[in-house]
Parts: sequence; C-alpha cells; structure tokens
Amino acid sequence: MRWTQTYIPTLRETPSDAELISHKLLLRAGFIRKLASGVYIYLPLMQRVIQKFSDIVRDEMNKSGALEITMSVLCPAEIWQQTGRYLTVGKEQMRLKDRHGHDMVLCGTHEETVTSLVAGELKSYRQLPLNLYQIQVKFRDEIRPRFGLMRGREFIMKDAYTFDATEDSFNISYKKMVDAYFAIFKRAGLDVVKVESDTGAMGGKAAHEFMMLVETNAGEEIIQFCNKCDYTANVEKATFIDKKNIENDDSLKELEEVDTPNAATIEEVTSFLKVDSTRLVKTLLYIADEKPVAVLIRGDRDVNEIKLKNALGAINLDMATPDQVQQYTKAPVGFAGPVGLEGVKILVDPLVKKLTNFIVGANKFEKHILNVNLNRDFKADQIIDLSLAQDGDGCPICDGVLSSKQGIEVGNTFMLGTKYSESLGAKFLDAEGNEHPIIMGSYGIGITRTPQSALEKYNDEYGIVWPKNIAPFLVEIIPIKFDNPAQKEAAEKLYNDLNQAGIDVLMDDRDERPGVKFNDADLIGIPVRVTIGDKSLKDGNIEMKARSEKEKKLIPVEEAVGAIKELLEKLN
RNA sequence: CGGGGUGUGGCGCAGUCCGGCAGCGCGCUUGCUUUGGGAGCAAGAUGUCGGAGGUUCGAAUCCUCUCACCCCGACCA
Repeated sequence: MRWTQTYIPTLRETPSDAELISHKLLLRAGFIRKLASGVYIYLPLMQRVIQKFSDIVRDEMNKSGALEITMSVLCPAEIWQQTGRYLTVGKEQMRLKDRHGHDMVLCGTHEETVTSLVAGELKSYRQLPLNLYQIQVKFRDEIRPRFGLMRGREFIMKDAYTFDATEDSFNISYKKMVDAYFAIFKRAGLDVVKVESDTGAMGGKAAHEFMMLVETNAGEEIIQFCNKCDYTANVEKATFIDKKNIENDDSLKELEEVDTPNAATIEEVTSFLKVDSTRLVKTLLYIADEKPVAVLIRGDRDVNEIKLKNALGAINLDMATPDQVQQYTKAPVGFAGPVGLEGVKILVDPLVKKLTNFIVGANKFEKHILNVNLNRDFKADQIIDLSLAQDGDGCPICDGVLSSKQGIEVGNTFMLGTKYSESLGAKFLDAEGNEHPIIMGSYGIGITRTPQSALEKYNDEYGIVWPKNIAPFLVEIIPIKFDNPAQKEAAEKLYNDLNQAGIDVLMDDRDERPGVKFNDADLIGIPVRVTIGDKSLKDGNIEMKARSEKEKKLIPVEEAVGAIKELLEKLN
C-alpha cells in the first residue's frame, strides 16, 4: 500500500478527550475516529489490525474444531424473556421496536440466539459435542463508555458456544477453548493470565477471565495472585484466609454507649476511641431490589459488592442514600449499627462472627456502642463471606499470601451448565433414550479491545510499537526524496519485491520532509522501517531498523528482502 | 443515575469574570525556496462561538432552558 493511496490521518496534537495512552495513540496515529460516545469508526489502519487479529482468532478456533457461523445482531425480545435476562440485563441492552411494535434487541451476546438455534436442530447425543462461533459486532449500552475501544457501546467480539452431552465431554470442550485462547494471545504477542471470575449476569457455574496485566490506570480489573501456588482470581471472586491476629476478650462485657463527637468514619472513630480498626464493625446499608439490607463487616475490611449481590440474588444493588440511612437507622450516615435496628435484613461477615466485645454505631448522632456481641445483642439473618480480598491476605488454597495487580480483560470463558438449554428447551436423547438438557459453555474474546490493550504495553515516547502479528503492515519504506530517480527506483523495486514475497508493506511516497515521514512512521508503529536515501544508497545500501530497537543496520540493496525477513523472524 | 468539568475553523487553545470589529498556534490551499528527524517566506480559504429562547442600542461574553462530550463513582453478558 502506498501512503498517498490510503488514508492515514495522523494528528500532531492529541485530541483532548482521550485519557489512556493507547486511546490517544489510536486517535493520533489515525486508526480510529469517534462518532458518538462509545461508538467508533475504524479507519484503514485499524481495519487491517482487526483483520490480522481476527485471522489469528479464526485460525485457532478452526484448529480447535469450532465452526464459524454468523448469527443475526437483531433478535426478538421473546427469547430473552424466556431466559429471564430481559430483566437481569436491563438497561445494558440496546432495545427497539420494529414497525409492528414488536420488542427487539440488538444483541450484546448470543446465548439466547444460539441456544434457540440448536434447540430446533440438535436432538441426539450423536450430534454432540458441537462448538459454534462467530466474529461479529456487539451492542451494549454501557452506563459509561470510556477509554476508546476498551469500553464501547458497539464493538467487535468473537463469541463461541459449546454444546456437550456429559460433564466429561464438556470439560474437554472447555479445555480446548482455554488452550486455544492461550495460543491466540501468544500469537498476538500478548502475555495473559487466566483468572477465576464471577459469572455475573451470564449465570452458570464457574467462569474464567483472560487478563493482560498492566501497570497503568487502564486496568479496570483487580486480580489477586498467590505468591506460592497458581491461585489467581479477579478480586470480585477472590476468597482468602484472614491472617490478622485479633485479640478477643475471654468474657463478654456489658454494653456501653459512648459519645463520639465529630467521629463518623472508621478512621475518625478509631483514632478518637484509640482502638484498632479490627475492633470496629461497620454497618453498611444497601438497597437490594428496593429492600434495605445491612451488611456488617470488620472495620478494616471492604465489602465485595459482587459477593453481596450474589448472596442476595439481587438484580439491583445500591448503597443507601443519606436520606435512606436516616430513615432506617434514625441517624445520619456514620452511626449505623445492628443493635435495635428494625425492618432491615442483617447480613454478617464471618470475620465479624469471630469478634467479641466489638464497637458499632448506636443509630444515634455522634454515639457508638462498645462491647457488642453477636446473638446476645442482635441476630444475624445470614452469615456469609462478603469481604473483599486485600493484599497480604492468606491464599485460600495454600499457605501463601495474596497480592494484587491490575488487568484488562481480553477474553472470558463461562461454564454455563444447563441454564440456557433448560429455559429454551435445548434437549437431546442419550443412548438409552432419556432426554437431557445440553451442557453449555460460552467463550468471548474482545476483537477491538485486545489490540488497544496491547498498546498500553507496546508504546514509547514516539508512538506505537505493534507486535508484528497484529501490526497493520510489517514493513514501512521511507524514501527520503521520492522524486529522486535513484531513490524512487530502489524504493519501487523493494516495494514490489516485498509484496511478491507476501510481506505487507507500506511505502511513504509522500512529498514530505524526511522528519515528517520518520515521525509518522514512529507514530503508527510499523515493526520494520526501511530508509532509502542518498547517504546509504550511494554505497548500494538501504537502512533497516526495527521499531522496537534503536540501532539501524545497513543492508546491500540486493539482500534487503532476506534481511527484512530475518529481522521479522526475531521480532515479537 | 449522582458528583465534577468542557463545548469558539480539521486539531490544540485564548477571549467569557468586567457585553463593543471573533483571535492565536498547528494543519489546509497556491507560489517560490528548501529537503536525513515535525522547513522558510509570501499570498489565501475555512466559524450558525453546541442549540433554542430572553435581556440589551449591541451578546462568544449576562439570564433561562436544552443538547453533546470528558473525568470520578455505580454497571460491565
């Protein structure tokens, strides 16, 4: 491709609405343009990147035995109502009515579609297992789209769905997908880790996420790692062993109400009363599907709202507003406590159960109660783990210690069980003639998110440094002066030779000053740059440089293609 | 949805407090010169100042309403 024949609108200045380096680079280097919040146009360079990554995904999926299909984006609301997700997914879903007034959905995922498909097709265990996938646009009306392609309202995803007759067979299908995922990300030049994750609105039995670890604020996910074993989990899912030494009294003491002036937060109360935060129990008020719930958690801990949501089976969960806190506790925020609290369901974290003579809010302005004890002074409706794992907590599996890192989710795998096959009637007959729901899995990879994620890592002060397998071009040729006959001839010849050799090449044939071309080349991040100018050409050489390295190398013109191939071999 | 912020030429911004010819840098067009890391000179084009209404002799600027976008939070199949 010639620069003057394509469309690469690079910008000298960064558009002001980008935050992440990867997002800024995609805009500046002319890969994407925004049409609306969370809605992007992919320009020629981005289109090529998407194509390259899709090819890798498609290749590995096909190798694993999956079959590519294309499902409709538009879907009748009816099947979403059948699985119950019309309610649980709620406003995340793009919805519309057709001209007849029928409710329709723009799919954000295709469990309903694919399951209703197979429900009419698969009748026998002989037809299983089956894996169907597609690479297609998805719609999710995110509350807050952000970070360019990282969280868009319209994006491209590879989604696969497996159908199995038995658990054993399913486990094989699941492992094939996990293996394919590692292969895909490796080929794309990315290191990923597989972590345990919550199943969210997907439902099902268990799930994993594939995370790219990053150090920037692009990491929207927190992952807990054990330093001894291979336990890795999204913090939403992570369990842990509390390692803090809590000194409990031997005997239960009398309740005592104390004044705590100007002390509402944990820090203020602990410093005022001169006690450790582990002696305090905070009472947090939530509204779960319009009903108030109090969560009791040790003062040094935070609530894992995902665990809470799951424990309650709630669709909507919000922290109570100050007005609601006043209404239920009869006190302003900061003084809630379980003693005498009425009309509110009380959930207690197990770590609180272990405490004696602890401190809680008194449900009165600027007052707390000392020496409170579970069962004696109040009752728990449910005792259940609701704590967020913290760095330094014990690993739930071995005697190691957890520490966290930030990650970007680039893929996920869900063990769906029979949730969808049961509600949509996808059943098969086994060898004995008995009917069973099909065991399902679903597997996603963010096709547009992944390349941007890669840029969080693969960039430097000058611009993008693409991993070669997802780079829009492998080689960029820069003739210093394209109107110089000798340079032009050498450039054209190399351009043709590389094309002949099947190497994607971009030639900057613009009548621009060299500095502009070099800067643009660095910005768009093509892995190998070849410079053709009088300096080296007079000795019969061209200059070759990897984008990721500083050194230039002089290569005789006639050996250029071989040398470029060799260099490409070595690059990530 | 709650909190904070921004809308002025393609991009980045000043001007708004205190109303008085709509500006700057980059980019773009043409010409000449230049040409190994974002050239110089000259000439030029491009604006419903997000939108609607109001106040005023006069509004980018003041008032009311509204829309879009960004950041923090909640959401994230």
